[in-house]
Amino acid sequence: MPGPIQSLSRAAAIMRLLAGGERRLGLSEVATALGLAKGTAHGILRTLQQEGFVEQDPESGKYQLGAELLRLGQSYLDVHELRARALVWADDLARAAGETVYLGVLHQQGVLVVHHVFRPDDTRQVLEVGSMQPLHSTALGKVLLAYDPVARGELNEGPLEGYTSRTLTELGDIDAECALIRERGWADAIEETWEGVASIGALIQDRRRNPVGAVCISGAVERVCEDGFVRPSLVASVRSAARAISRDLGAGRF
Amino acid sequence: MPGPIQSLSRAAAIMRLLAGGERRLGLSEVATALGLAKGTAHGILRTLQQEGFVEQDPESGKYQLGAELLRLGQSYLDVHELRARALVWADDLARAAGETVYLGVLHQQGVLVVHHVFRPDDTRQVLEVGSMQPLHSTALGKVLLAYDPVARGELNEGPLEGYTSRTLTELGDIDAECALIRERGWADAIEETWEGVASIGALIQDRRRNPVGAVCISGAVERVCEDGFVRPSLVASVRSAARAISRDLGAGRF
DNA sequence: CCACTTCGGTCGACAATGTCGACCGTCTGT
DNA sequence: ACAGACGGTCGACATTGTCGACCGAAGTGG
Repeated sequence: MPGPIQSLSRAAAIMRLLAGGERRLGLSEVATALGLAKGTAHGILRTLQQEGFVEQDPESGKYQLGAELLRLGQSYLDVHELRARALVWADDLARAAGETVYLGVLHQQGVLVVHHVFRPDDTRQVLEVGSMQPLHSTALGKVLLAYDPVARGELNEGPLEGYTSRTLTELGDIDAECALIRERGWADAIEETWEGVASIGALIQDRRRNPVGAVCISGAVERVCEDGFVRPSLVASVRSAARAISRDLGAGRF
Repeated sequence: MPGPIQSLSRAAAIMRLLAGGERRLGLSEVATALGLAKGTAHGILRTLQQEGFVEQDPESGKYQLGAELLRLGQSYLDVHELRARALVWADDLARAAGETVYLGVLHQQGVLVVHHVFRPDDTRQVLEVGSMQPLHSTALGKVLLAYDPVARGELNEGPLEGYTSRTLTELGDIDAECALIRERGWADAIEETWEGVASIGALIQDRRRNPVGAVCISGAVERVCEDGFVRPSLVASVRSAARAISRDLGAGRF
């Protein structure tokens, strides 16, 4: 049966639709957005609701995502092997570098943040675990682009968004940058996504040298950079953390 | 069509199964655990994998939850109205009380933590957003039990687990406690789930006075309690935060 | 205050759809 | 080298989800 199960694919599309639009959606909106008959959409929504993946506002009748997704998302993190092994190294890196640390994996056309260590001694920050970062303008993303053919393939899907004046939006530029990244073994992104923010990232690979994710530090450009370049000492810290995590992953099995 | 969609329910069951077992599960394990034919289970797993809800370890062939769940779970939090309005109040409460703050909603047979503010000036803590707490032995849970008939109904489903010597495991005791909670307007739980931990919770309701969630503070029993009872000043802080959030929710709509 | 529209939801007929169990190649451990 | 278990595929069958018409309620504009 080499075909996806129709009702499941449709249910997934509905959930993604609900996740995308910021506000709640009505039954008819869902049905027309996906080109389904109302009855069909209702059947799927009813089941999703019953399972806790979708909730319905009892008075407006509109639908939104449900709590079970949060619970399952947490379970995903609990089982995540890369994340589990990286926890302590990420902590160390944050302390040594004095900056925010992110751990990300390739997911669809972006990098999914699976771990986030706050910058030590900093004021209030919001946890970004579960959020996505663009591939072509962040240290995490560029590392994956350079080493993971799948990630590079995702880039052909659509035009590249420019976030700041320093964002690379031409595929040729990106490929050149990737070659450089592979050569020196690390990536940086200086104000390519957010003004004032610079980041340095390095690859994490499993024992078979497959790319499985990336670590990066991220912080104010004034602290991370010096004379327009990222500080070599921070690069060394990130690379050593990435190596440590990779080694840990390799040892973990058998 | 008042019946759930079979394939969807089964897919949900598979995801819950994967979330429950700590380790990855093989196709046959999944199939037998749910009483499905291997072919059927495979079809569902294949679709879930394609949609990103499930991932497969390429060399062992075992399945685990997928990254898309984390992303959707995050989207759930983004849309969550109660959480959005409570963010700032929870922060204030944590600062005023000097303790950890949790915000929870009823989900299945427990309380789902939708927000978590670390105790100020404390050392490393793990974020518990997305995790579940029992209904009958935590301040969050007991508040919901006292005010939400649905929560109370869930209690009839199975026997109550005893975590410490102070856990209430008899339905009669629980109901008496709930009456007390309703009378005085707040709940506490002193070493009923974890030794050494005490918590104080209060109800959050929407503008129509429906219970929608609960806030609590939680901390070392030595700090939260005095002479065997929770400190009245902390109770006042929690209740005032709960009122503030409820008011905020009420104002939001119209 | 009443048509008129649009909403969420239900119903029943139809056939497309997912399900089942046998089967295949591979790997593992004996 | 064998036996068993693994993940995965295939095709027939009928169960199952789908569709479009229909319903009452709520909202809207005249």
